[in-house]
Amino acid sequence: MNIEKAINKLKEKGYKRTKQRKRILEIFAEQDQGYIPAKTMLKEIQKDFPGVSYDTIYRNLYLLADEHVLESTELEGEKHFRFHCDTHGHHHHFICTACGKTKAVEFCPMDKIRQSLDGYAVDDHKFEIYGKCPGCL
Amino acid sequence: MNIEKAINKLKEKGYKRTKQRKRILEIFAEQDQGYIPAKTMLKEIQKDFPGVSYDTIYRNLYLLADEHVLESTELEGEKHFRFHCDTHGHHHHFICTACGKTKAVEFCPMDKIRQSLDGYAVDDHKFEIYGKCPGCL
DNA sequence: TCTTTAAATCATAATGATTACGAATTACAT
DNA sequence: ATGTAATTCGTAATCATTATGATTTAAAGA
Repeated sequence: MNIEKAINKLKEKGYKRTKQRKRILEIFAEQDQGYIPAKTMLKEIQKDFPGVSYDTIYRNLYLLADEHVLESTELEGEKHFRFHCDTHGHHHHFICTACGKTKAVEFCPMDKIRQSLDGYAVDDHKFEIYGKCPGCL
Repeated sequence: MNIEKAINKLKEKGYKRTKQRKRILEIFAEQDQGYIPAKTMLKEIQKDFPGVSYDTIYRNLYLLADEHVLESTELEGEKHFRFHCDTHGHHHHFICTACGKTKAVEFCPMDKIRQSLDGYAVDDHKFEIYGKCPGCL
């Protein structure tokens, strides 16, 4: 996912290109596929747009997540967001708890265990690995 | 894990057997290995002890988790707790999002992917499957 | 049983993340 | 340039969780 693709996607749906929204996308691009908590996003945005409130942040983050521009997870009780990975198929992530950066893990455990859940309706699953990336070690 | 084992464990560490604490354990036992959110635990306890406050709930839940009597996870932004499973080795869970009940899944994906994380320090991982159990379908 | 004391609870307030809302502003199609 | 719906701003409300000081209680020992 990148900025131009995201903005086009929004334009198609009738959403406007605001400078705040553009800046949010830029910050995700600068973060290079890492997860960012909502609070950090607010602080970053406010360097350029001091008046921005949480309302703008969350409204945009959720909008972008609904449009599959972002994906989200919950780390230590805080929602984190990142650009949606659309270069691979379905996959999971190692997440560095120091910097938020991720590494794709292609293996999905559901392939191995689905047959053991006969009679159960599976709606979703979460597989995440937490630790320190080489750069943070 | 069961009530007597838990109470003995606490007694060894010098913790007291209070009626509120005992009731918390009973509620977990009644729940039959399902996850319970803190809020539900408060409501349940208050049927017997109307004066109980969140302080008592959280203090006890965290104490019990520290002592490995409970295990916890975060579902939809709320902390949930359950009796710690000590009948198997390391394993994961299917969690019914309707009733909180769980089914053990013996497979751990870390066995398959650890070698692909060379150079990364793995501290923790989470693998959970969400859906509806046969009883709730 | 009585006393002592640390542990635990109670009542309430503080914190922090998230959500909500009315008024004002802005993007953009016509 | 204008109209209109989308968006933002400023601020308040909500919700889960954590913290605190005063009071009560469990349990060990005399």
